[in-house]
Amino acid sequence: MKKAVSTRLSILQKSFELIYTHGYQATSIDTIIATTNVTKGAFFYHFKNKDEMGLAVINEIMYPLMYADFVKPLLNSDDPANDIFKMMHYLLLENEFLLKKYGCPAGNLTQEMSPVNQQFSEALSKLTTELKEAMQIALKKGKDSGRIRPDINEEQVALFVLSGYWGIRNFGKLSEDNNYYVVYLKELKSYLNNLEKKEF
Amino acid sequence: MKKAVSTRLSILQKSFELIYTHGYQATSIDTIIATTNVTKGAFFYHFKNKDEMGLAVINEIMYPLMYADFVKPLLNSDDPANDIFKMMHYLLLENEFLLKKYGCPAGNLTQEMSPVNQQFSEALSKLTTELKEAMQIALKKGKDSGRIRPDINEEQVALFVLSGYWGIRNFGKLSEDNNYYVVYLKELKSYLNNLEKKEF
DNA sequence: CATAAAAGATACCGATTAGTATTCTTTACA
DNA sequence: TGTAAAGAATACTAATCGGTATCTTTTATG
Repeated sequence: MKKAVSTRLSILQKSFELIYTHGYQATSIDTIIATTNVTKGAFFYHFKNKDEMGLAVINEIMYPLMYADFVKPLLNSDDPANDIFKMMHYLLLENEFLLKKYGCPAGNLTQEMSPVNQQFSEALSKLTTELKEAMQIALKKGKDSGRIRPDINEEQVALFVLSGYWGIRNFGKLSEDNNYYVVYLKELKSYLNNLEKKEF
Repeated sequence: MKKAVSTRLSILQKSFELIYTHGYQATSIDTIIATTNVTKGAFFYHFKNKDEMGLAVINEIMYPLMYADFVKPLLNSDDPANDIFKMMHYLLLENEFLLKKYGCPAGNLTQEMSPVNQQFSEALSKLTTELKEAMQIALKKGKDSGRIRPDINEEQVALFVLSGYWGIRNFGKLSEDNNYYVVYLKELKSYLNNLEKKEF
């Protein structure tokens, strides 16, 4: 029961990378098994079809990754405006897996698959909602502690910030350099600053 | 020379709709010719391959549409904060062609094709840059007339707003109703308000 | 009207797609 | 250690893909 698990996981891991860089529909099963050295028999032993594998990528690879790297830190934040900015700065300019050229894995998959496949839509919605709610909780805590202005609406802000992130990742694809990201981050900083109480 | 032009145009028009609703790579030439009642011979008479057709869709359908509906109004705006909001409100809640489920045509195509095809990337970049610069010009005019705060950075704001739009269109795909759009627009209004001089 | 070019129709091609059927090998455990 | 089930390998299928070759029809112009 050890080898089998690692086979399954290597399929998911490699598929995640291929889907991220090439899109879901453009990633063929033949490509996956070729780049993982897994045979078709093994692939279809672990997944009854391609979509089941795609859903497993969301639930077993993308979700845990996002939870550990972003949801958890947000839930522990005492300085939301600053921590949100740091997170975005990290995602856009520092993270070495998320290449500018390829955008955001969750954003890409949402755009491609949510109109086509209801199950994908639900899985991605869960992922996204969790991140948004974590951000809302962080903002609420910031309100309670007095750092954040009491008149802001957490849900509005969370949605606004996450939308901006997905959008700028799309802009990023159009440029060779990081200039879009740098300009975006400046305005994000100004926007987030404005959420904080002046006396802070 | 009349029928031929209309054949070509009907290919482009139908392709645009199919690409918008199904994605570029998922739209096959066979599907296009089936839904347009154009034969393969006619298709390949007008376009030497699929990508040439795709580029024509961007340049001859999407670009003029965007220019007339958004660039031009922005260039004529004397009240940028208000006009940008109205434009977004129209795009998200009123326009009947842009269905929530399918996102933004330019955003979709950018996400799918810019990592894959340099020519697509350039054509889309031109489209996007033009819109962004129109917004910057409108904001600059607003600054000059005193409506807009002199300390804001037009490029930052334009990029921030357009990113938000692309992002929220992606969010929209995940929900059945318009709630995401409504929440987003509230925060956008507050953000845009903050760009205006207080005495106004 | 003749004719050449423009425009369109039809049949086909090799490659690739997701998925299946069948067989072989490894592993767990009595 | 024997055996059944888990896991993996191989060979195949029908459908679809973008594109081509070849042929027919329409249109513009002398």
